[in-house]
Amino acid sequence: MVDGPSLRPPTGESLLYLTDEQLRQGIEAMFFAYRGFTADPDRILAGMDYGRAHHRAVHFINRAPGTTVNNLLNILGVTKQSLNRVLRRLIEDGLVESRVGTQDKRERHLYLTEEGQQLESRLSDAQRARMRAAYKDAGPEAVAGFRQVLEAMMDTDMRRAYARLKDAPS
Amino acid sequence: MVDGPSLRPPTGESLLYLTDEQLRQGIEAMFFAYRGFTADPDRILAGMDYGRAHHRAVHFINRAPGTTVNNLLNILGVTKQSLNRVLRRLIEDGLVESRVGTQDKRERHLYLTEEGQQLESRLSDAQRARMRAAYKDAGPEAVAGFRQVLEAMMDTDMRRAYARLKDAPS
DNA sequence: ATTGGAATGTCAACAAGACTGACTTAAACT
DNA sequence: AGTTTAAGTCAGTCTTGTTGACATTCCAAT
Repeated sequence: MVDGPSLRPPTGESLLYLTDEQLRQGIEAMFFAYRGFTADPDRILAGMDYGRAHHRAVHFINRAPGTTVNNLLNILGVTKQSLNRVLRRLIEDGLVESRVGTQDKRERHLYLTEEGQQLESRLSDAQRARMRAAYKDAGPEAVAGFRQVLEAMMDTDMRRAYARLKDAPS
Repeated sequence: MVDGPSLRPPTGESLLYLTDEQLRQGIEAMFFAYRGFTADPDRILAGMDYGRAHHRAVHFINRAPGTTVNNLLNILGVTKQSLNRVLRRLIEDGLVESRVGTQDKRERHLYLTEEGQQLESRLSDAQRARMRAAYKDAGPEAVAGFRQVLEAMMDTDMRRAYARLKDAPS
């Protein structure tokens, strides 16, 4: 038998939350929670022929109207070929409008159409409802901690992207 | 112009955390954090020819040795056909052993081989390292809140599955 | 004791959505 | 004029999800 964590109890104040067992529970919590997190939008999207990729595109275009394709690419962390397939479909279906840049004509600026905004609303209403319920359940202090840990878990680039969006004009 | 949230400030104590804007930030935090959460294992898996699905299977088989295929199915929330492909591969490669049930011969009980345990260790070491860093950064109270919100975000079935695993013998 | 249904797992085929690599077009920069 | 950058396209691959069809095993009602 090898020394287990139980044989060397946390030194000083409570470091219990850093044991492998606690970390594993956090990992599993993250896994199960993410399933819940995406469940409601997924259900809505399943009906129409869209997937999670379309949701993500629509979300961030709504969040940053006029964003360029390249910008979106960086936020979503996928290849342009992959995004292009999704975007092409959304443009064909009239949910997204792509306008040639005025200053730099190579760029395409992306906007949601009226119909695109409607879909975005349906999706984010559903997602926010679950989030609101969870927040209400857990209370403001838990929410603050939740946000803190999530932010610490991000890659540096993503933390920057997240901060930029957070401070952006609504 | 329609009344926005800014025109009706939170009543009573701070309900700031329930505004649509705050909820949206939580949603985006979840999105970016999940990317970080899976990044390290994904990098390891990319080299060998495995994907996230293999990771999940290996994780939960390690967590509950002797589990049946059906059991695993419920935890992972995919179809048995989808899981089967992943499992077949892991068995062929000698990472997982599938034993016919002694009581009910329809069931297959799943175990990690020595080699399977090694992969599991590599993956969860990487994932735990990031989790540990985030936990350390945020501190014990934040971690408690983090866990609370995640749990509240799960579907009921998943919350049950999660609780069962949490209280299971190590 | 047999049979018919339910549970468990497997095989095959297909689709979404990610990837790489090679290439085009247009505009901007130097 | 030549190079770089932004966007888009075409082709092909891989993972991972899906359905449908099927085999095996168990169990319970006849």
